[in-house]
Amino acid sequence: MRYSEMFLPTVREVPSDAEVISHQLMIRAGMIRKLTSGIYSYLPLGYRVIRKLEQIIREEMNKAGAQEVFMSMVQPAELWQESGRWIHYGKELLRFRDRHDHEYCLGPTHEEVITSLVRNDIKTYRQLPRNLYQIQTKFRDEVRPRFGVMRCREFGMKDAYSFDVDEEGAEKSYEKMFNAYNNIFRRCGLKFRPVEADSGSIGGKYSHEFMVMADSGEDAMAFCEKCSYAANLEKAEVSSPERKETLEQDWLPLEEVLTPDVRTIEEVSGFLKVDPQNIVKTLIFSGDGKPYAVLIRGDKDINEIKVRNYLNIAELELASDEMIKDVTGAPRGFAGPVKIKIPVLIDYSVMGMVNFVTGANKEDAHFKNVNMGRDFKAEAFADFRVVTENDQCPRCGGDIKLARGIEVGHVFKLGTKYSKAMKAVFLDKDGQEKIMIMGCYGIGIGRTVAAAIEQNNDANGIVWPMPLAPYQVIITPVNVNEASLTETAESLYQAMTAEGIDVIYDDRDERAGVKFKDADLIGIPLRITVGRKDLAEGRVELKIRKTGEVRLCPLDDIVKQVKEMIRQDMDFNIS
RNA sequence: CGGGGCGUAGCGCAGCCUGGUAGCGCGCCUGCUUUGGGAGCAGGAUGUCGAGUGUUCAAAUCACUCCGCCCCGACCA
Repeated sequence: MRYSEMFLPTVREVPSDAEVISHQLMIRAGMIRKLTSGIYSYLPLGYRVIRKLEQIIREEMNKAGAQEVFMSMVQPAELWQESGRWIHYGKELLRFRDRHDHEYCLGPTHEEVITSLVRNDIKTYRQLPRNLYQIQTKFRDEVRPRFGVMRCREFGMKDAYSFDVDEEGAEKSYEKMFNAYNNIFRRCGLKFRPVEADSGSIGGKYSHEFMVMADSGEDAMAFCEKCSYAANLEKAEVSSPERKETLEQDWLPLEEVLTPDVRTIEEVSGFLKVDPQNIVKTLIFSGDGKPYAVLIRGDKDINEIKVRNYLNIAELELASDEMIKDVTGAPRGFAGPVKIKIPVLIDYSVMGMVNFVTGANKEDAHFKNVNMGRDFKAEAFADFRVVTENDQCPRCGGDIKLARGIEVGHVFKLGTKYSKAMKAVFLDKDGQEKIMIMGCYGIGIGRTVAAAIEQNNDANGIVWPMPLAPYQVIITPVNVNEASLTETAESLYQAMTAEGIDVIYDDRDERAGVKFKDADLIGIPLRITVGRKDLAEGRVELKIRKTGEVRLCPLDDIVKQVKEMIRQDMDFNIS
């Protein structure tokens, strides 16, 4: 492609509304433009990267035995009513009516559609297993779109769905996708890791998220330094402690103390001169409308997802002031487990604590020397805590470390959640009707591209890994008004194009500096500079974007060399 | 949904408080010079000042309403 003919509007200034580096660079490099909040247009350069990624995904999915389909983005309400998600999905599901007043939604995902497709045409175990995937635009009406293409409302996604006759088969399907995902992200040249994850509202038994390591990532994860354990912070387990009993002779008499307007752990700690480790925090939650108290050591944080999962309820939120007043008889800040009449869940961190401080369920009062067993019953002990750095690994006891990442892929074991609700059944060998076992597997396309930029950039712009690079080579004649330079550049361009290399020929009448800056910004891995001095000696300059390394190459060898370098960089990630 | 901020040329912003000629930088167009890391000089084009209503002789500026966008929080595959 000739640069002079391209629609490639690069921008020198950093756009004011772009927070993260990938967003800034995608706009500056002329990859994307915002249409409206959370909705973007991809320009030619951006779309080429998307296509490169999609190609890698297609290759690996096909290799894993999946088949590509293409399903509508517009979906009828009936299907969602059948699965039950018309009610449960919430406001992220964009709903609308057509001229006949029929209800529809824009698909945020396609479990309903694929299940309806499969149940109509798969009737016997002979037609199973199957794995179908598509690359489609999804729409989720995000509360707050942000970070450019990383968290937007309309986005490209590869979603695959597997259907199996039994658990064992489903396990295999899952495994295949897990491996395919590893291949995909490795081929993209990304530093990533699969982590155990909570399966959220899509449902299902367990799942892995594929996280691209990035400090700007929205997700936090915990991983073990010693073994391979890695989990989303939402899911990361705390190893259950040895059962510890406290000794009755250590218990001091319960004492009520006046604590006027002292509410938070810091305030209590400061006022009573007690370490947060000797205070027990009591949080009142509303779970599907009913109150629960959760106890945790003062210096720790509660992981609401663990509480929700433990109670097996749909919604959990901190209780309102009214509910707190109602169940504790006191305003917010003075709740405690003593004589409270609602279920009390206790985090492991409280185990073994003696003579601790809690709220007194009375305005401006706390208890000192509270002891479990005497002052309240110890029931429902479990892990309700957010993992912290240097906790012990639940698998091997090693040190837990925290890191941030961008979730680019997610593999789920769905089980029969949708097949059951929507009656996706088949006849087995014995003529018995059985429910299909499903799995679903997503990859965020735009997000993966953004993640790649987060990991591969420098002060001058993007540094594309070869497999994702929109173009592999850019040829830059230093001055297009010198015929010898343009003739050489032109013939190199022709030769490389003929060799199947993705190449930009920067034939613009611009100063060399401008072209260099643009080439760096848009991140082309290899740059060939055709200048007068080197050309006089029959050579051109080859600059490697990633390392900054510059080589002088004889003209008659450059195409071969470039081809070899590309081959190596396309291959280096494949094991 | 709660809190905060912004909306003026393609982009980034000033002007608004204290009402009266709409400005700066970058970009864009023309010409000359320049030509290995975002050139110099000269000339030029470009605005329903987010929309509406009101106050006023007069509104980018004051008031009210609406819309859009961004940030923090809550929420979340």
